[in-house]
Parts: sequence; structure tokens; C-alpha cells
Amino acid sequence: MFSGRTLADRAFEWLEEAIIKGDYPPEAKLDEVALAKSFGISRGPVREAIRRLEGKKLVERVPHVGARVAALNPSDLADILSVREALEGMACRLATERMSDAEIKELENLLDQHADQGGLKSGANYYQNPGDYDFHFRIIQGSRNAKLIEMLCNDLYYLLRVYRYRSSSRKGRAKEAFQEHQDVVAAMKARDPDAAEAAMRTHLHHALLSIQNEQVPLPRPKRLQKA
Amino acid sequence: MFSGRTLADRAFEWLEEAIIKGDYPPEAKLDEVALAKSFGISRGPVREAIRRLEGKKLVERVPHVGARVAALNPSDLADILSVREALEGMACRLATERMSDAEIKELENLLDQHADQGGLKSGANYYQNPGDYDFHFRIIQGSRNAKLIEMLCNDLYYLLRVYRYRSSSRKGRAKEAFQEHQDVVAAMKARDPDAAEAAMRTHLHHALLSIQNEQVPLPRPKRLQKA
DNA sequence: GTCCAGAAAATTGTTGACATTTTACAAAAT
DNA sequence: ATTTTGTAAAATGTCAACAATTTTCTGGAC
Repeated sequence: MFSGRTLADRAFEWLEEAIIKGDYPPEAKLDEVALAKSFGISRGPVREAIRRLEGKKLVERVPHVGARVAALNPSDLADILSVREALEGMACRLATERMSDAEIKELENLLDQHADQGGLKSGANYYQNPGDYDFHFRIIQGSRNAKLIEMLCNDLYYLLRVYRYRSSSRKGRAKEAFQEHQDVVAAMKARDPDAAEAAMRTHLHHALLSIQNEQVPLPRPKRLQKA
Repeated sequence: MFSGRTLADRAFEWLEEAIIKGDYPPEAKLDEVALAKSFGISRGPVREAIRRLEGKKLVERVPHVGARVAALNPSDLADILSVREALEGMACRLATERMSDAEIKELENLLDQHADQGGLKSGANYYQNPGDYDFHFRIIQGSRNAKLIEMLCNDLYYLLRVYRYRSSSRKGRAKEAFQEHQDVVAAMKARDPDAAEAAMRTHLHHALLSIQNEQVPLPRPKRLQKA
């Protein structure tokens, strides 16, 4: 059923995926005996899986009471988005320095595809859809920074996903987002790390403002100066 | 002996501290029976503590073989320092927006103390000493961003500490670092988040270059433009 | 001396039983 | 009716024994 070799590892993978998928929403109780029974194993490996998730901060535990899927208060959202802005801005800088011409060209093609096959036409659908995800994902990978990749794609992924349903569906945001993507790629093509980082941060900061108050975001620092 | 209520929690705290202090260096084997015996408990809680550390990525585990303190290859160092630059730059930006005048004044006094009581005189001692640590710590706290504080003070702390002994002791770096600290505070006093973030990133980037090749770092982007 | 079984030892993985604590429920008092 | 209190039930914490795997050791063949 799963790849992990030990029962504890398999339980961990199963549980992590279930939490990320939303099968276990925030605050949901993780009942050891129920989980053990549903996995057909004993409580030992289940407890170890829960402990690992606790270390990852996906679940919170109260001694003698139990473990629950980590809760997220609204103020956490702003905190997380600032972290994402900082990390993904850095990732975009590094990607601009490290991605090959061919890779950047692929990125450009990706945007062209979105424009062609109704990405823009479908309006509000472009922003924060699989296409948007793929765009960000590729740039993060292009940073060649393992820690950055891990933090953005693994550690923050669950948190961003939990809040996704709140994300702005404001009219016109899709078009803006698409334009911002193009700005990012333009800076990368020009091999201008400062501009690329600034463009990515502007994009993400607009998303933050858009989510926070469903309003037109005010402009923010556009780029890092050369020297 | 320890605050945690359950044996597993106490074992976790003890082990985490031991790893951070360096009592268990990278690659060190974590023997379940030996640890259980030294704690006077059974293997169950010890395994749970190790699983939690695994989730925190402080230890690496190979099924049926065992757990070791996480190893750090040299390329990890550069990756981590880039992450720190991004996160602490953002922290400095937010601190500039959110710290009170009194708090910023305290920060300034802290630097004055360092200058007076031999911080500068002792030369190479100023850079990356407790004083340097306190300076960075206060700014991070000033960001009022719980995620940022957690990532910098908890998650990255061990990694940065492990590599500390490698850090540059180059002549003159101390004086430079002190000056860079003053640049940061100056920007914060002026309530210029762009300049503050840029100054902090310059400071950290110089440290990165200094560590990497023990050479005079070249200047990097100095500040974020206003609009 | 080196290499290759194969057994023995040591280590990790898993389980079921028991201990402890919390929670749920019901009866009694106000 | 509400609160309180005590008991029962359920959940978590811990342990010791057993199972499975890896590692080490030993003996022998070449």
C-alpha cells in the first residue's frame, strides 16, 4: 500500500498525506486506537508517526489528552505569507543566477501556454490554479538550494494549502497575477537577480494584500538597487 | 530534572539540548538501549523522542539500522546562510515597522555599550560573540512574526551553531560587522524598512562571503528602492 | 592472507498488557 | 434546574517480551 519499510514510516506517510489533503482538518483529533485499528497495526508505530508529525509541527499534542491537527489562527496566515515572500523572493534571485537559458525559456513557454489555452480567458481561474503552482514550483526548484526547496515545497506547503480556500477570487486579480508572472520571467531572462527577486516579492505581496482585505494592493518596493 | 510531563517529552528535551550543545556531534549514533538505560526508562519513550527529532530534521534515521545526529555537508552551509539572509532581512524590515521608538533606542544603546566596553577594542571578538547574537536576537523578536521567530531562533539555530566554529576570524571583520550593525540601526531609526532590510542582508551576505572564502566581500545590493 | 559462508550477537521493530490520567456519566445535594 | 461529587469508561503513557533485521564474529576453503 505504501513505500515505507516500517509500519511507523508507512503510518507517518499515510497520516501526513491525509492531513495535507484535508481529510483530517485542523483541530481534528488523532485517536491512537482508532488509527491503529484502521491501519491494522498496534499503537506503538502510530504513536511514533504522530511524534514525527509533532516534530514537523503538523500536529499539536497535549500530554495525557491527545494529538490534534495543528490549528491556524488568522494571524498565522499573515506571518506565513511574509515568510513565503522572503524565501521565494530569495529563490527567484538564485534561480535567475542558476537556471539555464533553456530552463528559463521553458518557463516562458509555460506562460505562453497559459495565455493561449484560456488561462487568461477563464479569468479568475488563472490565479492560484495548478498552472500558477507549477510556475512557482519550477522557479523554486531552479534555485538549486535544497533548504529553500524543502522549506517552500514541504514545510510551508501544508500551511499554504490549508488557507488556499480563503484566497482571493477578486475580479481582475487573475489578469494582474498573469502580468506579474511575466514581469518575473522578463527579469530572469535579463539575468537581473535584483529585479527578479523584487518582481517575485511584489507578486507575492500583492497576493498577501489581496487575501487580507480583498482590495487593490498598493505598490511596494519594485526592485533591489544595483549598488 | 526536566519540565516535560511525560518521559518521552523529557527525553526529547534532554536529547535536543544535548545535540545543540554538541554533546552529540553530527553523525553520532543514538543508541536506543543506551539512552533508555541512561535515562532510567524503557525504549518506548526514547523512540518517540527520536521520532520527534526526526520530524525536526535534527536526526536522520535508516530503517533497521538506527538514528544519527543529522550530518551537514558543506553545501548545506551556503544554502542555510541564504535562507537566513532572506528570513532575517524580512525580520529586520518588519521590526523597522513594528518596534517602538524605545525598543530601537535600546538597540542603539546596546551597540554603544559594545563600543565602550571593549567590543571594538577586542577586535576579532566582537563578530559573532554573545553581543552579536543578542543584537540579531532582539531584531528578530521585534518582527512580531511568530513564524519568523520560530524559524530563525529554533529551527536554524542548531544548524548555525554547528557551523559556528568555522566562522571567519579574519582581521578587520569585527570592525566591519560593528559598522554594519550601526548601519542597520540607523535605517531602523529612520523608519526606512527598505534600507533596514537591505542593510541587514548586506551584513549577513558579507558574513556568508567571509565564511566561504575568508576574503573581502564585494558589495551587494544596498537597499530596496522606495517605489 | 583473503574471501566467503553461516551462526551468534546486537540492534531495531512490533506487540499486548498494565499503569496513569483524563473524560464521561450518573446520582445526590443545594 | 444547576452544581457537585464519585464512579466507570476511555484514552494516553509506559513497560517488558518477542519478532525481524542487521551487524559482528567465527571457521573453513582457496
